[in-house]
Amino acid sequence: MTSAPLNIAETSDNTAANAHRDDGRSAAEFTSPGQEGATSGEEGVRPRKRGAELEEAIRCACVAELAESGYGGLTIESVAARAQTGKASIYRRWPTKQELVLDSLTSMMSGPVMRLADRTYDDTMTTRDALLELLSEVSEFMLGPEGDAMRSMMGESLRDETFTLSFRCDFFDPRKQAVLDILQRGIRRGEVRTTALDDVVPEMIGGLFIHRILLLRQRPTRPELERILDGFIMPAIRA
Amino acid sequence: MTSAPLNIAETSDNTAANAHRDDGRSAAEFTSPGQEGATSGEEGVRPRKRGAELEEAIRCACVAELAESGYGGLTIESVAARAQTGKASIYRRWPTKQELVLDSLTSMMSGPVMRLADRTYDDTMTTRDALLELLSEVSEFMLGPEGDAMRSMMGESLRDETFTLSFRCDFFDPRKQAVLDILQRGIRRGEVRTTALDDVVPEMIGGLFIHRILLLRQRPTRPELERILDGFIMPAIRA
DNA sequence: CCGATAGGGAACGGATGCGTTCCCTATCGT
DNA sequence: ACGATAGGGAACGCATCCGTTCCCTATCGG
Repeated sequence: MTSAPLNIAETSDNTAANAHRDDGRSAAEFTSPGQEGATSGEEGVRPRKRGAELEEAIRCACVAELAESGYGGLTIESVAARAQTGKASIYRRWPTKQELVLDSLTSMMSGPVMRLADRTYDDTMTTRDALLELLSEVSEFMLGPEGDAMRSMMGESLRDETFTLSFRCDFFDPRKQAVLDILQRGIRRGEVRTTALDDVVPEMIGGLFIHRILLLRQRPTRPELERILDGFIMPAIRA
Repeated sequence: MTSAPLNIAETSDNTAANAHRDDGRSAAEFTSPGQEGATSGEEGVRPRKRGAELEEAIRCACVAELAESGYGGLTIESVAARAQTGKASIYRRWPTKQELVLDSLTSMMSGPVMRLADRTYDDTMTTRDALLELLSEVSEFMLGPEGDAMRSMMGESLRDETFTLSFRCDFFDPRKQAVLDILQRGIRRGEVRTTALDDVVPEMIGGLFIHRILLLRQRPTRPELERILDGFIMPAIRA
């Protein structure tokens, strides 16, 4: 069945095969190496990525597609096009679309999250200011394409245990712990009452952000963050 | 490159079993009217729905499918199968999948939401108890299939303006207003400080619920709701 | 400079779902 | 009871996309 591995060969030997490619841009770049500066500008040459560099470009393209088109709208072809590679190179690394998406998200989240979880604050900083800084960083992260990607995956995680787990372990839990650490520190400093060390606090703060940023897409300004902190969060946890 | 064995419920896969399950069962029901009692029980006759009754069954099936399979996984065929009707009857009423989904969600949300927005509380009720009652009702709603359906749509609403608007107008805004009304009432009663009448309060409460119920799928017990109210929300808004 | 390796592009077979159409049948009005 | 209307089931054409395969070529190591 379909053992004949030819029929591409007959169109390949001629230069016309390259001539009718989709836009002709890359054809000009590759078939006339001495001309690329004149036809498409100085930046026309696209070095072919390999190895880890290519993998990173694919993961990055995957998150970007997720942010723009959502999980349902993401196709391997669109990721390949954005990463300027071919489908084959993707399938060589990830067996399915699902694994590609999960791996891209996980590697995306491990960076910023790690930074936040291991954050320490020197003794001159009040609990309020530590929270303010944490909130600023988190909101900055969530307003970027990564935030959109996360939002796109929230619905999907309902039906996929792996996603749900990854979300909790890689995103929610570290952030929750970061808030709890600040609370604990605040208790030691006498700024926070002991009964405020409760999962509800990080969940309330996190929920506010999910609501504001992910659902309403409003960027909280720093004065507004301060207003929220001073007006509602600090009164709720103060000693 | 992850080698983790994951099994992501891709928006299409395991619905295949439902897709062509229609061979035989319904045929038995319809082609042997004298036998239905023997083959599938006394209730074997399925009266053919028409008009408004059928429309409601389709909307209901649509929300249920949304809750189970998500927007990407929902197909007109699956809705038709669940509503025990045919695709043609659906397309006779809604031109596209999007309109069906939007209409189903809207009609689903208008019921409970209306009830909450117009809610009044008699004078014996404290602000705290009014909030408690509102929170109980909302959490009950969100824990049902409607909540799952909403969660499935959150990602999609990122890319569809109509969905976003419908969510805000039909769901978030009425709930926000219900909370604001209770706050306003609490200010009149002297239980709530005037500066607490702020969008942040309903957003914080709503966010907590989104986080807890929609993302973590934890059902808050009544004692826990009271703990949250007494421990954190009331301190944040008290006069 | 040259062979080995990995990347890019394009086609494929297959599956799935949309939206349509056709035909038969149940239900309703009269 | 009987015709008109609306519902149910199944196929169709069409499009998309998955995952694979093939061939050619850029890049790298020696």
